[in-house]
Amino acid sequence: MQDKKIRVRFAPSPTGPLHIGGVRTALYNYVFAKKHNGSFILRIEDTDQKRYVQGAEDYIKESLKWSGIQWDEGPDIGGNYSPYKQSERKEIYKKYLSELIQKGHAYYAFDTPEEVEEMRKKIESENSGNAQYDSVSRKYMCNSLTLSEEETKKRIESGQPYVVRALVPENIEIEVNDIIRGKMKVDSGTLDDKVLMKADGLPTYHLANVVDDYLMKISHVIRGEEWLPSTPLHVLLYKFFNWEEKMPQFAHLPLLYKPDGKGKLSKRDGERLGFPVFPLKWKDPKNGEILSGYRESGYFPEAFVNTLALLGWNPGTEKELFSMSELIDEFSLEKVNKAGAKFSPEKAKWFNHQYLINKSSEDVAKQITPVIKQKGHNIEFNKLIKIVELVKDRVNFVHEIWDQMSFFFEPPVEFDKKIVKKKWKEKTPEVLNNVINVIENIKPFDANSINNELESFMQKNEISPGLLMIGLRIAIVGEAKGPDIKEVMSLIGKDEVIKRIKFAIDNIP
RNA sequence: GGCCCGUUCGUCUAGUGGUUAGGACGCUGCCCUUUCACGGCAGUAACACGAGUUCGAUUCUCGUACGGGCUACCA
Repeated sequence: MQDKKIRVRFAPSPTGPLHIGGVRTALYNYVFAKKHNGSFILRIEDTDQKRYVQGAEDYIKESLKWSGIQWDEGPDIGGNYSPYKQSERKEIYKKYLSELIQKGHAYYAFDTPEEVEEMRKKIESENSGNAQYDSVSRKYMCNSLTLSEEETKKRIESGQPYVVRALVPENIEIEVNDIIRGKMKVDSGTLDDKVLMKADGLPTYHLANVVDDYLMKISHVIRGEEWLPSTPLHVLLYKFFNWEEKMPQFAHLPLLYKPDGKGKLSKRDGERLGFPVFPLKWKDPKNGEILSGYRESGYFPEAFVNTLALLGWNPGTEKELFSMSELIDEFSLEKVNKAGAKFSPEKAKWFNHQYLINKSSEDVAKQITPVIKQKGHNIEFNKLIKIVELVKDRVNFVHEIWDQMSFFFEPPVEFDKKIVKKKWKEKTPEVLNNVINVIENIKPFDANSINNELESFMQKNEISPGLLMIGLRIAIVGEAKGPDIKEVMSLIGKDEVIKRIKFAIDNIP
């Protein structure tokens, strides 16, 4: 393994938006490849025409890009193993399929879907074995094993629809070695004769992924746990082709579960529990249904990636914040957990908060600028940076900042009743009226001078801070929130402060 | 039903044949702040169960329970 070049693939099918479990799979593939100076390949598995969804492929690519996951080979950018879309590799699969048929590892089956269904129902009702097309039932179904050679040929030539199935041996032991889970042994008798090529002439996943992984020289197959049950079949296919030496190593990732209860995280959970299940917003082209995304919800891609990275993997230290390059440095498949992880929307928010407070105020100010313009305000950028500095660590998302800073731009028109009732005393208007003169003479109008002058005013007149400072806050902010009132005053400016104080005196009963 | 995988605080997890079983999110309290947050500190809470191996098992083995995945001419 060490002397071989590391090549991994992420192979989604464009049947809809990629959900966060898929992004995590891509992420683990990516960081694993980069750690070992290998290649990360994007391959589109679009062999099911019926389920093809317009726009899904672009969505997948955009999601990966937004997450900072760039592929080295794939559709659009190409590579040495083109094409990277399975629908364009039809002929390749046909060639390998006929090899399997020739070697006697696959066979033609003419049963209609209804006939197969009937067989299943019959076995189920009789309770006479596994309700599947396997080494037992194939003996009485309509296929090239039960038909004569001439009859088979005749049917194919006459254009009768058929599928090609794997001829799974009756009872051999198949061993699967998984990097995360260790050895797994399966009796081939419990497997069914999976369809390798559908009646439409396109291969199923099982054939296509084995052929492509071989041809694309994939060294490690890192995919979700839902593939574990079909891995013995894949191993069998490598054997059939005599590719055992080149067989990739497998690593099956634990699933992402829904936050409540159990079960695979699904698209409905997001809407039901109020958190995004998808990296980007998605609008269903058929019914117009809209699914929310992390990007549109205000998450930083770094925070999103960090959240996913730690669901199922942990380096064994107490570190929780990882940049992409740190993930690349520290990731290892051996440290991936076996058990599934419930997704926690709360923790995801916390991660975003961490990234937000670690960003420079300048950076955050840039991001909030459009919102300020949209609210109809203009502000000198340096001043905005100072405001952001005061409020950014109070929120989880950039879009929550406006709520924390609106009073810098818009004077209060109403005053929070609760705090007024509690803290707006009978003497407050008089005190505030007196302090206006003091404020007028503060020079320079910065937090420090304001503090000094107000302090001496309070001392001289024996006024408690509880009266003056809270009074000022009510007048200037309108409610019991916000950063240090002296800082607020200096940023709002002397004239505006006085204006607000007068307004409050006149308007608070 | 069959096959496969899994099980440490509510959640994400660390960890070891002998530990006060560690951290983080959440929650609660205190401090800071005469505001609200942020932050700091503290508290809360876990080895699914039963056997076996062992001087000793959360750790190893088996079984049970529970959970999950797969069981398509889908991936």
